[in-house]
Amino acid sequence: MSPHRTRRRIPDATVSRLPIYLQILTSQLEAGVSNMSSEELAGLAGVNAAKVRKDLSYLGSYGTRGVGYEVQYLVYQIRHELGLEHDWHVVIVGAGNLGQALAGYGGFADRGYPVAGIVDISPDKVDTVVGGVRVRPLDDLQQIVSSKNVSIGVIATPGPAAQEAADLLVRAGVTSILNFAPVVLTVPLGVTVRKVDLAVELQILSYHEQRRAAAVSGLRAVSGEGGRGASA
Amino acid sequence: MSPHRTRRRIPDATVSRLPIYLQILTSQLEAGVSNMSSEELAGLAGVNAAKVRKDLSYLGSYGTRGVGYEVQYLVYQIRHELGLEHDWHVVIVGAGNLGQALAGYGGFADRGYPVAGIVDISPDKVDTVVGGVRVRPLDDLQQIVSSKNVSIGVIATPGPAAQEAADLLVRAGVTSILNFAPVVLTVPLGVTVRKVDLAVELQILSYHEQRRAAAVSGLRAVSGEGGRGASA
DNA sequence: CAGGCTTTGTGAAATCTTGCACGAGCGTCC
DNA sequence: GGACGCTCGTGCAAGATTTCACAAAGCCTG
Repeated sequence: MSPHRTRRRIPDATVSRLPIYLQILTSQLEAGVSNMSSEELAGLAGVNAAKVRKDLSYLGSYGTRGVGYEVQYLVYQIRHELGLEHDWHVVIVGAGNLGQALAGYGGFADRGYPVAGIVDISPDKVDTVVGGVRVRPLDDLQQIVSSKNVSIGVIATPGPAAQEAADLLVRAGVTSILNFAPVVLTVPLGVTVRKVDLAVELQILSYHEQRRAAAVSGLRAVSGEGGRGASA
Repeated sequence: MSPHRTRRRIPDATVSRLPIYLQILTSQLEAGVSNMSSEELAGLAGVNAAKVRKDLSYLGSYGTRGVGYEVQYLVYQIRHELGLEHDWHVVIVGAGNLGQALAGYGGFADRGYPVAGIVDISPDKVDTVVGGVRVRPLDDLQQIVSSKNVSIGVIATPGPAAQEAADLLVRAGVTSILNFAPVVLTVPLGVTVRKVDLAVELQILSYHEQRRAAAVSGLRAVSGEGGRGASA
């Protein structure tokens, strides 16, 4: 009935790597590369080649043995799988420091996530313009979401206001939330939340730093590295 | 010799949750809560109680059976484990939109990561002041790192400049990097990199959105949720 | 001070993820 | 058109993480 079968579920770990492959493939495509092996892609992504092949195999068998993958086609397939064939409007809640930076940051619209609106609770912020978008009152949230068919909300409020923002977003019909506030959100089943927390990232780095320091001033030799980093 | 043994290695997955527990415990402490069970903490963190207990058990046996954990002591222990007993100076590379937002964002200094300096390659940016810090030329990087004993670098440059920024940071002696640029960095062994990529996060959200859409317009019933979100 | 109630700490099972190893398929070159 | 070399796709083992389930331990009550 539909042109594409409902695919096998793709593991979370793979889903989180697909955007990285996509980014690399896209830039290679622009550089004129038309074909890549799993080995090459793996090198640029900083992962194991077998992992690349297994990841890509969840999309289907789009490689050619003895040759590799056609970059353009792979880009198309990954974009399809990630649902990037059309833009996704986002609405930003919170026009403080971070909200302004996000709105002003080209990275949203450029990458297929145009800012449908930005709202703030404070009358001081309302009607100021950031990144070419006028800040609107919180009450307009529902209207923005409905009219532009927004399904992704970005929370850029202070921590204490984040849960309320999430509730409002959910009530307005948003089903995916990107949360920059340092709090754990509670949302109904069926709503996906991802959290980006600067403090968490820094603290994870401190942990490794502290561990290195302990290792030096003490016993054990340093060997591998924890973290997620790519290494030469 | 040292007051604390070199501890058993803590699993990465646990390390990445400790900051979240810490954040919750700290806020509970401020709210006057002096004792918590794994169940309560798990509820607030949006995870399984057994996971909380196992995570905490890597720090040592700091709970009391039948009672729970003493919040204050646990906060102390987690902070100790994460190396948060002293501040960690950070240096920011790139004073564009994002770099400025980061420098202006109180969240750094407030949370024990004072900005030792911010550098930019462009003469236009140099000597402007953002977030109370004067932007300095790239050449000052080494000096900033050495004099303030900086071990954490933040890359807030455009993608194409990020690898070069990383190389400079490493050369200057930085051993942990928080990378906001949408590229995979290559660094020597012994340097930890963590990446925060807006586009990746959004694309993962799109994937789930797209999947929901496919499910509705098609066959399978929706059941659990992927993602990393907490649910009510 | 014994019994009951609660909650930790942790083996062991279940699940998810990674990496290896190798057969199978494709292009190329005699 | 057969042999060769390369690279994919994938079964399987190893490793990491999560979850279960329960004994051990602490508090409280009578």
